[in-house]
Amino acid sequence: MDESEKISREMVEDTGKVFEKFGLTPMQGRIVAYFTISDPPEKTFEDLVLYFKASKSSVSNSLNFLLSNKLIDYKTYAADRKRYFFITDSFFRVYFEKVLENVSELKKHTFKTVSMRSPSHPEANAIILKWIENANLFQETIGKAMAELIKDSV
Amino acid sequence: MDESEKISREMVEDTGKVFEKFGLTPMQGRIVAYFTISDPPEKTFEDLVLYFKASKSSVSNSLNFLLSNKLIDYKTYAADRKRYFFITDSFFRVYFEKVLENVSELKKHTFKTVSMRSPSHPEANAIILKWIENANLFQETIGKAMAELIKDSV
DNA sequence: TTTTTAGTTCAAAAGTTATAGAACTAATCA
DNA sequence: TGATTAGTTCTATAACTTTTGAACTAAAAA
Repeated sequence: MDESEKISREMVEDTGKVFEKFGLTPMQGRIVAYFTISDPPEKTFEDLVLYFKASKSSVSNSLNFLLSNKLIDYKTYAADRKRYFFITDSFFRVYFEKVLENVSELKKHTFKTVSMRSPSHPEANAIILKWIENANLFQETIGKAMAELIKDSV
Repeated sequence: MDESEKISREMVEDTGKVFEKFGLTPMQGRIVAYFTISDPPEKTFEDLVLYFKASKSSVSNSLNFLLSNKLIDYKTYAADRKRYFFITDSFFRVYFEKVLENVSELKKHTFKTVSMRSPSHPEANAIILKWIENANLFQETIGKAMAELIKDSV
């Protein structure tokens, strides 16, 4: 392993860890990170197993998770049984879609709790109402950003 | 345990689970959820240990995590050694601050990778550039929303 | 001064999640 | 047809996280 490979492997590990903060497992993160640096950018299942010296099941499950979340996609070439995987451009869209879902679920629960609170502690009720207000603000602004993404991609 | 307590305990569990999606542990989530429904809204360490029949260490660590992340705060009353905990209104601000931090870290790493990519696969480079564009968009829009929150809270 | 209160700290148990390994499958190839 | 390829699926294990339990501490009360 030469110096430049050592550096690129280190970058894959480092960037992979950042993806973990977005909810990916270490292996999923590593794979996505590898796709951002790999040249040529398309890699097969086998390429990944060999590059990471990881188990086939770990790579298989990671790829299927990433595929079902549209973080990666693949191409095939006639007379070649392998699938050639690559990253899509939708990482942030997919991530913020999930964030919006969570915000909306929390808002739903918060609505329910606030409706059941007695009026005897108005400061407490004001805090919960503030939460709902904030949730609305983020839903709106992120929603708008999302709409812009979709508009651009068409 | 009467029917209404059964219902409110169920709500605490359900809402607690939603907080887990925002990165809290089950006990942290339960505690925050309990604060959103509890009447009176201020609860002591002991209240929580008894209400959840949980270990003191679990409650202690959870409260300290929530305090250090400003998701809760506490009051004291003269001639009473206990601290009276309650939720703050900053849940979404704190959460989106962390999200912004993660986006900016990922952008930093992505900048580094894109600068090292060869020009031989322009489609791949375009995807990474799109990521950076998207990161910018979300940083801007969420940043604006955050500024509005801070403006309101003063 | 001793006891009680309101917690904290730390090691271990319990629970959870990620990865590995091995056996399997369905399609292709020789 | 039998062997190889490109994976998948299923258990087992390793690693990590969360919670517990028990011992501890610092301040206040008796």
